[in-house]
Formats: sequence, structure tokens, C-alpha cells
Amino acid sequence: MNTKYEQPGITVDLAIFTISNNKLKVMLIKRAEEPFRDTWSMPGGFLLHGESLEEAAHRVLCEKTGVKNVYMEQLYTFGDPKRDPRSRVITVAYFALIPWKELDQPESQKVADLTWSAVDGLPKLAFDHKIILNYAVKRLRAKASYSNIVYGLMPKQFRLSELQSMYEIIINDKLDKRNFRKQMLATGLLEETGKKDITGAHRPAMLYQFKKMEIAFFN
Amino acid sequence: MNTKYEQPGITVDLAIFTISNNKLKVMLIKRAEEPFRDTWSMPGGFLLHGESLEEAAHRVLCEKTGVKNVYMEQLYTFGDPKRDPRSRVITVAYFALIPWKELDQPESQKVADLTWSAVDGLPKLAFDHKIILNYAVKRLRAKASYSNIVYGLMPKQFRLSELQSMYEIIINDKLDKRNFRKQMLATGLLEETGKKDITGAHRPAMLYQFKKMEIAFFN
DNA sequence: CCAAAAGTGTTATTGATACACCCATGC
DNA sequence: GCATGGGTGTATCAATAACACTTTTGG
Repeated sequence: MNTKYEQPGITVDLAIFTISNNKLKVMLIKRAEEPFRDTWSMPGGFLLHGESLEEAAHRVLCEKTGVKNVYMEQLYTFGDPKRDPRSRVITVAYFALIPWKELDQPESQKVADLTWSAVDGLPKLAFDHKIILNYAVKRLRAKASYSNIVYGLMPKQFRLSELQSMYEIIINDKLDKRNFRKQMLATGLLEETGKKDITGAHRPAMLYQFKKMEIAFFN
Repeated sequence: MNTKYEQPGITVDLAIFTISNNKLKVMLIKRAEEPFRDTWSMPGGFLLHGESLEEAAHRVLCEKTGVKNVYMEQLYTFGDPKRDPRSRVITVAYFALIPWKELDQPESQKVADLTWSAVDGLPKLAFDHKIILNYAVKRLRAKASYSNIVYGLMPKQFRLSELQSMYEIIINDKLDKRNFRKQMLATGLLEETGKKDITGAHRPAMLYQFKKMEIAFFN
């Protein structure tokens, strides 16, 4: 290959979202090496030999969270020549959704170089990661309004009030309880489990689940 | 850099759409070299040293069409390890829209290695280009239904009937004339030019233009 | 029996759809 | 004067939005 062509390093970087404490949060890793040593960054890694982009993204996800089989999609590819001060690196950004309950929280808390940051209070970030994360949040918010993408943040079974709460947190607005239930049930994507959630201190709620874990579009 | 990491070649490939003869068409180039010699392919090229992805995409677009300042957006990044039989090449696909009138048709017709193919009659294509183009068509069709993205295919001034025809071709369905006009004018994105198009053989039509050449979302 | 979340219908408003005739011009 | 595309309004229907009280349980 001619030297006038670039042969950059390729990374995948992940915007891994979850919801905890009624806040939309994203996983950040404190960098151990230069450049941007000790600065928070998106979890990511270099593409390995023979690996597809999706494989790399799933590998990184599993390394950092221990989970598989979660919702993930390609977000955008960032290739500014100066985005990495060392050398030319192009990153393919993905975004993933993980239900908080599926995360190994005690483990996560132990490591000081990993944190979940609320998306509206991000610290200073390495590289162009703030731009990437803001882009990811924008996409997630948009998709939440016309698809059932939040299923990726829900445990297998959940109350309708929990589902509504997820939507409200993501789109950052209040929804009407009766209309929400009507519309959700009208999509035909949910089914009753027959079970009731008795963990709350009050009247037990019916538990629902998605019929199939697949993204669907409304409108 | 460690040899276990990939340093692939990077290309940009373009799905360049236009509408002519009431068909949605895409530009194809006949490959002059192996692999896939003499097979049709998307216009594209390798990323040059120091060039951003967007710059590369605009460069390739200008090389092939002679036009600048047209609508273009990043589509998706394809990185299957086997997508290029020679060596690892990752391609960042873009899609662009060009009004047919802006194309230098006599020039385009001369070269036998360039063609505009209707998207529902694509020939055999090199690499994974059929997958990429089908993905691009899907995205264009989706966006046409909830945005004014078709502005990218319109000449500066146009009749409302021409605009409606563009929509119909892209979404592949008939629209009601009165409702279409009502809705289009209600968006506030159009303005009358005051001029009339007298090139038709019948009653002259008012010419309209977009207030600003910017994509906007409906709903 | 009190506090707290679960659950449930109807009305009003808005937006989307369906539909048919007259108008202006070129030939 | 006729053929052709340009231009216009209303009525129906569907979807969305607004809104408050009763029920069930734990403590």
C-alpha cells in the first residue's frame, strides 16, 4: 500500500448506558496510561486481528461489564486526524443498554477506575469522548420517543410503573399514567406474567415482560 | 503498535442518489482493477494522509460528480474481516443526494465506466456493496417519511407537483395532492418565489424554494 | 385505619385522511 | 375549444391529550 494512504489504528468505544437512582448513567473508565492519564474516558479498545467491529464491541463490553446479550448498535465513526494526539486513530462508537440489575454492582464499586456518571454531569473526558457521548445521549433520547428501545434497560420482568419511570428518565419529561399504560399495552409487545411483585411496601403490582426482545418502532 | 492490532486500510464509499426518469437511481462505477475487475461498485476511495472522513467523502464525491455543497451524511461503517479479499479494509459509507439537474449529464454519459442504476434493479456489485446500498436505500426511504431530506434532490426552484413526485418516488407510494400541499406549506420550510414556471405545455405553476437548505424533522 | 402505589374510562382536542371541481395556459 | 396539469376546502375519522377516583396491600 502506498504511503499516501492512511493505515490508522482502529478502536471501538462504547457508550454503555444504564439507569440507577432515577438517573441515566454512562460507564466511564479512568485511563491508566498516557495520553490523558487519570482522565475519565469511554470504555474501548483496539480492534484485534481478524475481528469484526461488532465482535470487538462485544468483547470490550464483556471485558468491562461481564454481560453479553444486551442491546447494542453502531453509533457513528469518528475520524478526525487530530482526535488522538499520538497517532491517527479512528474510532467506531457503539452504544449499549444494560439493565442495572444485571450489573455486578459490588464488583463495580470496588474498582476506583470505573464509575457510572449521570449523563447531565459528565466530568472532563479524554479525546473527543464528550462529543461522542453527547451524540449517543441524543440518539438514545430520540429513539426512546419512537421505539421500545428502553426494553434494553429493563429487567426481564417489571411493573408498568417501572417501565414508565424509565421512559420519563430518558426523555426527561413526565407522562400520564393512564395514557402510558393504554399505549404500551396497545403496542402488543408486552405480556402479563401472571406474577405479582410483592417487594414493594404497598399494593402488589402485576409483572410484565416483553414478548420478544426485539426493537420495534411506533408511529 | 503491537502486531496483534489491526491497522487496516480505510476507505469511504458513497451511495450517491439522484432521481431521473421518475426513478430513484444510484451512481455506480465499473472497477478497472482487481479484485472485482469490470464489476460495478460504489464510488469510493482510500482515506488519504491527514484527511478526515468527511473530507475524504467530499473529495470522492467531487472527483466523480464535479459537485460540492450537496447533502451528505455518514451512513454506517462496514468492517467484516473478509469483506475485501486482498487485505483488511474497513469502509465508512456515506450517502449523498444530488439534484439531477446539477449533474453534468453529457459528461456522465460519455464515460462507459459510470452509470446511474435504478435502486430496484441493481446489477451484481463488488465487495459488500449490495448490502451497503440496500441499507442506504432503507435509510433514505425512512428519512423521507419524517423529514424534508428530499430537498437534497430538488433543484433550487421547483413546482409543488415536482416536490410531490420526488416524495412519491422515494417512498414508492401515491400521495393526495391537496393534503400534500397543505402539509408541505404548513411546515413553513417553503417560500414562494413569485416566479412561474412556463416551461410546461399548460397552465404555468408557481415556483417554490426552501427557505434554508437545512434538514428538518416533522412529527 | 392510614399511607402509598396500583389500577381503571371518558371527553375534548388535534391531526390525518378522503374526496371533486374549476382555472389558466398552449396548441 | 380542448387537453393538460395547476390550484383549492370541507367533512369524517383516528389518534392523542387531559383529567380523578377507587382498590389493595403493609404497617
